[in-house]
Amino acid sequence: MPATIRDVAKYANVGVGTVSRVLNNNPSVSDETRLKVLAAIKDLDYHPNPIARQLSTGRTLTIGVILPYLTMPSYVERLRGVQRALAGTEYDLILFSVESPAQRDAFFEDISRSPRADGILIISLPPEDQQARRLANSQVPVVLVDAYHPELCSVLIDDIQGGRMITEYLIQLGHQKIAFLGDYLETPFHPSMRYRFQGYQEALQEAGITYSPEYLAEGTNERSTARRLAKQLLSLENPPTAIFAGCDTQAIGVLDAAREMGIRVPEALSVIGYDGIRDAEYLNLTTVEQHLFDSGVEGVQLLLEALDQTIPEPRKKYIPIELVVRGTTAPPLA
Amino acid sequence: MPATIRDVAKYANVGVGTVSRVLNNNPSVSDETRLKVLAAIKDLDYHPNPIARQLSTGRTLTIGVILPYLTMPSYVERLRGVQRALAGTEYDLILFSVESPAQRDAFFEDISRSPRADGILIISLPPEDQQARRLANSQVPVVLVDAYHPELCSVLIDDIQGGRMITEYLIQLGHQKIAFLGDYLETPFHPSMRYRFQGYQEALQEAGITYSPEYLAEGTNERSTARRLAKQLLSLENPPTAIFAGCDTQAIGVLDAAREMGIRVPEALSVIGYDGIRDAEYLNLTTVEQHLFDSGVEGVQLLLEALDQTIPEPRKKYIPIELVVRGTTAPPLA
DNA sequence: TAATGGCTTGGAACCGGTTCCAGACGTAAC
DNA sequence: GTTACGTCTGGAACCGGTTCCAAGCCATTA
Repeated sequence: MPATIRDVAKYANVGVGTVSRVLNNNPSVSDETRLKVLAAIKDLDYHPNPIARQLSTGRTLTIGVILPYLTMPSYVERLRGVQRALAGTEYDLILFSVESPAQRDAFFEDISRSPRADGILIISLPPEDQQARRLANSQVPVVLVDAYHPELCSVLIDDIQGGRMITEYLIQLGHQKIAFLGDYLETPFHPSMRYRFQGYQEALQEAGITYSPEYLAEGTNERSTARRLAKQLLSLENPPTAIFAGCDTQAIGVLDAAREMGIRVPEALSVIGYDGIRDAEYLNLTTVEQHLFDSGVEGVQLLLEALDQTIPEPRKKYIPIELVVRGTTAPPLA
Repeated sequence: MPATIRDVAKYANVGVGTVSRVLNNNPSVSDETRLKVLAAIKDLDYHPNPIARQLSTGRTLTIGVILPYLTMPSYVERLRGVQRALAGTEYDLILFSVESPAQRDAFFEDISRSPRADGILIISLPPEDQQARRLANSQVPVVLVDAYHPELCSVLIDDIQGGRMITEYLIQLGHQKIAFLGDYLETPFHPSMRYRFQGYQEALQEAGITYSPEYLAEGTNERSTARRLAKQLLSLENPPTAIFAGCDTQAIGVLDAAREMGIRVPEALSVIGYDGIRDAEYLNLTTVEQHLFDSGVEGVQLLLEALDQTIPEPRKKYIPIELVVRGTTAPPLA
């Protein structure tokens, strides 16, 4: 049976308050007493029980992170940022991974009422209005990363602008036949794909290019699915000269398709991704870098600030995105 | 201020014990009383404080997972398995990510004495003898995944056999000049690379092939490093006809090097990886599949069993490995 | 000498649950 | 009518910390 603070107090012939003061570096303990207590702690191999401390202080020294199931490299990358930012602090990280909308809702419910964590970081899971309100009114501060709600702090990425940026760049290169290959746009989870698509459409419209529905390919976020969809796009009677892939993983699938079909990239087909995962660099893929790691770091920072304040106001922080031109884009063949 | 169990008791005109019994589905509560209590709980929007419950029951309903920094896809894949296996249980997952040997030691120290979690899962971080003893003697059950110590439960992978398997297969194809490209063998962290290398050496020896030190390339676990090292190997006066890469990421770097040097795979160079990460399938990479996801699942299962028993005995469970022959290996050119 | 105030200290009360013991009540058996 | 027993209930004690109040002690000051 591990020693308790009372055992230590008895052993050192002091009161429990004194032991507690020594543990918490309270200066109003005489050196003599402090040494006696420290010796007792050592003799008894005493280690304070964090649960008991949590109960009496009301702090859990834990940050809850809720994120979609760890399949996509981009989630992992954001999580790494969170992890790193938390490493220097006194907080531990408790991970809630969401595999379905129902589970997400359940977590949002639970979290907002049970003080399991001092703060909550929600990654890539935008809450609905009612949930957001609950979260905002709950005791624990909440920060969204890669998600937005007016009532909550968020670290966000302007996906509409990203979509425009890519499309404008392709148009500027001279492309007119630009396809969009992404996740299903109507997903209960995350609207970022919709935003990217919206940016794509806006840029087309501004350039006076008519949007053609046959240039839209939707599918699951997998390399193999993207490959299949890309083959369909490239087999059209009037195939696109550029494909805007909704994420880098899908762009890699597009590259697979092009290779298998003997279509040269970038000469005969420009391919552009979105995210800036590590593989993009190796594959020399043109992409929009959205600083995934940094978004995790910033999220933690916002949360730590919110933890300091008594009344956290809903702050927004944009992570800049940037177009990284590499080897998979070029002007179309004349 | 959230309602407490005493508020509920007062509101429902019952004792706190009764409320607690209702919360825990204790059958010895009359239906009438139960309904009264449930109504009070609803009226006050009461939710039990998990910390307080933890303190009085002694259970945290939390599993701690310690793993190296989330850079390698293989760690993430194991973590996903853990995550999934825990999803159906009442346990939450608290994540400790280790970035240095010193930090690893600190975690091992802390964990073995503070009851922060009901059980600990250690991934890919073999403890030293003294640490293992501490862990074994601590109150919390510990399971190692992808690591071994005689005194602890472990889910392990026979890396020596994996190394042999690969090498024997290459020899059987007719290769004699087989290089090994892996992490630094002398690492304070994880010996799996050493074991794979050992299997490689044993297989060579048994086939009567002299091991040549110039066919050993060590470097950090990064695709770009592997590419550089592979170029060096392939620029040797007498270059290898096959490269055994210590992990799939490194194998991908080898493929990069071959492509850049215009060396055809598998005709002029066989490349084989190790791990079975997802990309291996897409890249059509021959590899040793070690069922990373499953190892996480099995680890959790072992831990849950250990949590049930009062005296957990150190059990071992091997995850089978299997050679997956794909398109990057072939007999050498005559 | 008494009053004042600073420095230490002991320990009760508290955080919010669970558990267990004692007792109230009702019914059946003698 | 009393005993016995089962069912249900209240609440004190407990888990192991922190916090705060009261008080002891000593030196300084009036």
